[in-house]
Amino acid sequence: MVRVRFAPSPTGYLHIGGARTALFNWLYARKHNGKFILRIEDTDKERSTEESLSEILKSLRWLGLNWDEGPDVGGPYGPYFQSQRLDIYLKYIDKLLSENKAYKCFCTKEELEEERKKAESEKRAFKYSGKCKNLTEYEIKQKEESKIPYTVRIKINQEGETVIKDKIRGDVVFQNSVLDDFIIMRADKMPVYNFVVVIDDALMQITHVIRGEDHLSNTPKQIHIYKALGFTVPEFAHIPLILGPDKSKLSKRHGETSCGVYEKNGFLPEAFINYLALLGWSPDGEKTEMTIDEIIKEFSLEKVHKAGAIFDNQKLLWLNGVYIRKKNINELTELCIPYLKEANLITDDDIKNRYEYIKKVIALQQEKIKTLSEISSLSDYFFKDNITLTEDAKKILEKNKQDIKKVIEILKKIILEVGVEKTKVEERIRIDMEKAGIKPKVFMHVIRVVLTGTTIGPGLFDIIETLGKDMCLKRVENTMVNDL
RNA sequence: GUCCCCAUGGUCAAGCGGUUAAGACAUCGCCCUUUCAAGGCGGUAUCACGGGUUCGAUUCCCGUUGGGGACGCCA
Repeated sequence: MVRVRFAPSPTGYLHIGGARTALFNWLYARKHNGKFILRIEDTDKERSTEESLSEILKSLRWLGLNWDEGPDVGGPYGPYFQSQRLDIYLKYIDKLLSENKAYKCFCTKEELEEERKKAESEKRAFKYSGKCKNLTEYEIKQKEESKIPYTVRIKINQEGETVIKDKIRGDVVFQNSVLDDFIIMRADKMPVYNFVVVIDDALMQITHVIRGEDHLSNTPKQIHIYKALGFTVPEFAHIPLILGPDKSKLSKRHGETSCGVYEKNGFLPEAFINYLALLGWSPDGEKTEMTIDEIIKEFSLEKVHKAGAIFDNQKLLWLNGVYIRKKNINELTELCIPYLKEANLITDDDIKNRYEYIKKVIALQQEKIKTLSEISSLSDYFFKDNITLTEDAKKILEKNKQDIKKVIEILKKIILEVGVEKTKVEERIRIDMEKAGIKPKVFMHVIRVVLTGTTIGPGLFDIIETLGKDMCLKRVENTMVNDL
């Protein structure tokens, strides 16, 4: 049974990189009918917050990455919060201590900092001197009685090498001599990440550890702990990092990295997932638009890339547009309404009373918006009483000054006579304008600007029909009063 | 500095010893067209470098260069 996990620490929102790590784990679980476990790594009490936790869970739910074990749902290997597992960790610390595989270290932070600086100035890698490894029982006892705080370090045999069996990278070999007796429990009795992650993964029966490449160099340390405790070492898969445009690890300075913000900005989860899945993985290089079921079906760690992948917002935007165009109009309307409301273009009453109108507007914009949020900036003239002209729109009026009056008088007359049904209006406008000697390009542009205040938008006759008789006439009147 | 990872167009990427080196985004033309999109057609653009191995290397090996990551009593 495949058991994989995603283990965020609740010290911020869900990062894009974290989301992809979660996604790959989830995909692997779903692909192999395994379990996807969510574990919260909240051992850093200073930085962990409730808000972060709920934000992360919210984003995971938005993405549809449901977990089989973890917060809310529980499971047979809980608790799934590390802060609730302290006694378990301490038990294993004691075990290592009693088996003489670890030892207490009384060195102070200052002493270590000194050594670290010295190593740096001598241009060599810092390694703990092992000073406390050979303390006598008496010395240890004495120091303990003097209440000198201590950390616990694991003993690392400097001989030989440690091999990581990585499903993506193959065998990665580290000489044990590069390791030192690293700390596994802090002076405040809190075990450190490299230790607890092993305990949890082992106890939770994790079979495959799928995580970012930045953890690759932690792995030999963790393997030593597995072995010291007699646990089975799981398989590893270190996925390439998501990079910013400058090819360094994607971070805040590259722009927005929070999933929550992508949601807020009007990205669809299925588009986001689709894009993320294709960063560092591709089934054949051919498919780009894939449903989640297809992705699950095709997913394999063997086809995951080794090199990092730059996050391309432009392509994500394009893909989001593809998904928006594919949405059925009822769903899209529901998705867009919050954005129209947010922009104060519609009220709750409008949603009740003018739902069909709203839907019609959204249908007209469907092929133009790349994010849900764009609906409001592109559609404001459908909802506002008074429109303002863009610079380009003013230019159009300026350019066709001598024809404006004629154009809108004809328009007014037609609307009053035949209404706004688009085929009828179009037919009459074309005929009457030709009679008046006004070219299509001129009257089309002028009418558009008069009705919408902008030079871009849906088909003109769709606009007329959707706006309706009253709105059209009102805007014609306003133009007559203001601009002529 | 040490250790580790990586290397096909601007970006995501197919390729796994013999190909005119796919496809997508972006970009640039053209078409469609009442604007903007969408769509259609076409173009520009890639195997980092140097050695091997081989009849033949983008592909295998070594090195160089370049990029990245990790070196915490953070996770």
